[in-house]
Amino acid sequence: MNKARLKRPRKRVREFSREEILDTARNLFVQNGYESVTIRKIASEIGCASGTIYLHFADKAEIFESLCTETFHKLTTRLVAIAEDNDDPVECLKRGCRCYIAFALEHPSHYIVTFVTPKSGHQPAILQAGIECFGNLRRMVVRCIDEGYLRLTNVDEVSQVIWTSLHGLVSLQITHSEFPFLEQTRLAERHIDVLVTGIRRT
Amino acid sequence: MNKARLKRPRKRVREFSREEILDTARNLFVQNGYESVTIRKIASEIGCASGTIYLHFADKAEIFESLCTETFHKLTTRLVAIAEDNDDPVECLKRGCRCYIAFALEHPSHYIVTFVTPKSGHQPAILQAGIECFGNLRRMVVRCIDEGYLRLTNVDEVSQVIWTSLHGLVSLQITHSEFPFLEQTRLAERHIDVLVTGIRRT
Amino acid sequence: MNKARLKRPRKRVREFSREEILDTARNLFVQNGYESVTIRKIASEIGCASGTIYLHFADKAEIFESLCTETFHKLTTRLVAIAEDNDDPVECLKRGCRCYIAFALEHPSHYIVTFVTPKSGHQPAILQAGIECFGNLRRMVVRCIDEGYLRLTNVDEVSQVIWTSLHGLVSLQITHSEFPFLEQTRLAERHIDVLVTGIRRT
Amino acid sequence: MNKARLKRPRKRVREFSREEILDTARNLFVQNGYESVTIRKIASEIGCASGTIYLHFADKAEIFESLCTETFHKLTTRLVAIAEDNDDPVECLKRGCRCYIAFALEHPSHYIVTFVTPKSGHQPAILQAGIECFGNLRRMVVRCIDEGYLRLTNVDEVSQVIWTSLHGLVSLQITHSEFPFLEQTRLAERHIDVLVTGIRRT
DNA sequence: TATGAATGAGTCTTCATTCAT
DNA sequence: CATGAATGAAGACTCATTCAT
Repeated sequence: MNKARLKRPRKRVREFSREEILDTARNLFVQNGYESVTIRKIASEIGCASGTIYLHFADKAEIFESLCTETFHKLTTRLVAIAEDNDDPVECLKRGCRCYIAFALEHPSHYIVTFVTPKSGHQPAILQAGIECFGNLRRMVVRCIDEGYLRLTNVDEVSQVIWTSLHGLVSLQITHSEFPFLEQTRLAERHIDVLVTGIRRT
Repeated sequence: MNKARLKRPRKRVREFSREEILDTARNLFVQNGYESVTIRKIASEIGCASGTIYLHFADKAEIFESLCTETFHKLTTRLVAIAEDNDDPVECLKRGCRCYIAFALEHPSHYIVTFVTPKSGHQPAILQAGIECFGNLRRMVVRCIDEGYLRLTNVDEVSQVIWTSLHGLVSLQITHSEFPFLEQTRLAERHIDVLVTGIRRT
Repeated sequence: MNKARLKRPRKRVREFSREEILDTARNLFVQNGYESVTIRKIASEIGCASGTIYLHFADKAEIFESLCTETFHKLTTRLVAIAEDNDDPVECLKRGCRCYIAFALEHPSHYIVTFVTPKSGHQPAILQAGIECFGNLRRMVVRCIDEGYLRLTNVDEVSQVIWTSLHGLVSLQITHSEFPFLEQTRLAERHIDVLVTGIRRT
Repeated sequence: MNKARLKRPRKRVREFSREEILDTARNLFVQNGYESVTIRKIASEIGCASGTIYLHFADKAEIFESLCTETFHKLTTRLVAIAEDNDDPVECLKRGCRCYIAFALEHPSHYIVTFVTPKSGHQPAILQAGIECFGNLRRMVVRCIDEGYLRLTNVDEVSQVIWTSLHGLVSLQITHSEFPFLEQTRLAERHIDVLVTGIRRT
């Protein structure tokens, strides 16, 4: 009654898609971290009103979660193809590692948002997607163990060592490009070589 | 006239030192992360007024940066001690790795801010501290190679593989604690075991 | 060029009438109160777009005011019917009281807005409707006095006592439903009983 | 880190007391209703920053609740004195009614905020205070019934009829001062007369 | 006439920082 | 040097209203 909104003028800019918001948000999360990114920053970066964001996402967390699941799915797709191949198990695992590294370095923003950006309280859905993705690496390890190629026989030990190790390699290369890293392919191959040598039966 | 206001007496409790503030802030940052710690929480934890903090530090960032530099200095000190020990070089390297891991997991916020958080806004002093710390790991590798313990002979290859690998281990554990990681010590020991086995001469 | 956007086809569902909107809005206002009802809720309840509402009403206030006038018109109609009935005058007055109470409790939001809510912003039409409604109660009192049924003979005294009393009953029940009031019909009947006994000739 | 607040200039106005906020808030609630009053309006009315309000109250609801309990306590104090008097029970009840009316008309803002302003979901504390206050009226009725003065014997029926009736009288006089009410004392006395006559044994 | 995405002021609330005492 | 009330920008989110289609 006493709160009739002023009729203010509108300058409708254009339409904004979910994809556009995700792309912008991803970059901001990578550059500033989850906490420091605000809905307003995303909106002003895109050039829309902050309310517009809420037409596409329920809240800030949902944006982040969309980015994560999207990334996991992409990576999972690639890893599944390798995990299901009937190649030599150890070769398969090596290819899985290369694939993981390549994916991260080809999609640095996706990777950083999903695996590096700290955000307390991940949703179960994301955790699930992550575990599924990790599960493909794990399956490769299972085959190696089952077929007797490894000196280590605990699947989780081996797969967690490999995953965390690969993660360290790519995340530092992405976030600390100022560091004098060796040439990328050479470092990656050596990294995989050390890991595989470290787990393999001699 | 009608609003003669009691001038409340401000009771000075006692003096508060820079160190005291840092001690309290360190714990809070470790437990809650940078964004979640507020000046008021620090102040109330200490038992002083929030204004008091500003008598010792220009702002919140300065407190945090002090902690980072200080903490990395400690890590460097620890690594130096290990690096200069005349123990068996490989054993020395293992101890270096354990030390790195332990340090990171004991100071997760500091670790994350220094190595993971986007560089924007970092004081050069902090970056320098990080590099210096890598340098100590590298020295340990040098000794291993010099004394012929490794199958690999390129210092940078080996030290970058080790550093990135350790980084992956600790950073994932810190930022993705929701993931079902194996018990921490066991995973760390296996990680080091794999790395050392992977680089060592057989 | 690179952003050729699909022009989404807007599918016109059907036509929506002013009446249809009022019907839906009435229920929502009754159930939730003025402030809690949003244009979007009305629209989604009807199944139209929120913009559609504005083709029929200038704003939210206009919808509500339409409902108030409309509803008070109904009350007046009901009271007029009772006032013009040739029943026993005291019985007539009782029926008028019951009608007033029933109306208020069936349209709590409208009642509250018209009689309780601060007048700021009220359309004169609504105030007028309220007064007209009081007038009908007064006419019933007039008949009681004229035909000698009451111990009191001042029309305004009696009608103001009755009106304010009834108002108190219904407004408290509406705004303070958390209070442990007796069962509504019983309390209403007793209320009317006390009033009538209090004014009637013994 | 990247979110250091701008150091902006401050113009400290003065100190603001809890009382001052309550007084301002009470007026605003009376004029605009609970929902339409915002923390910002209160603050700007007082001349302080909106954050200042939060130094004294946890939120808007707490302000409202403070106003209510304050009023109930004042009224309770007065009613207790009368309820404990050993006067003739019916006379006592009449004095209780006069007291209630007088209180409301002497403190219209207090009364309106507490009894009229609609706010969904009253806190138990308020309900309790209200019941205690109502309880004093009720005690007066109990005495009348116990000593055989009334034709009605259900305590709650009688006391709820009286309370709601008195409430109607005062709330309409306060909120609808434009209505041509009879002279206040005369109307009040007649109101009480009708009620007491209506409940009394003949 | 209907659509529904976009707008942007407005809401509550938090919190780094200042400053009179 | 300490206090702590006050500041006010900023955050997430809501919603009445507009307008291109």
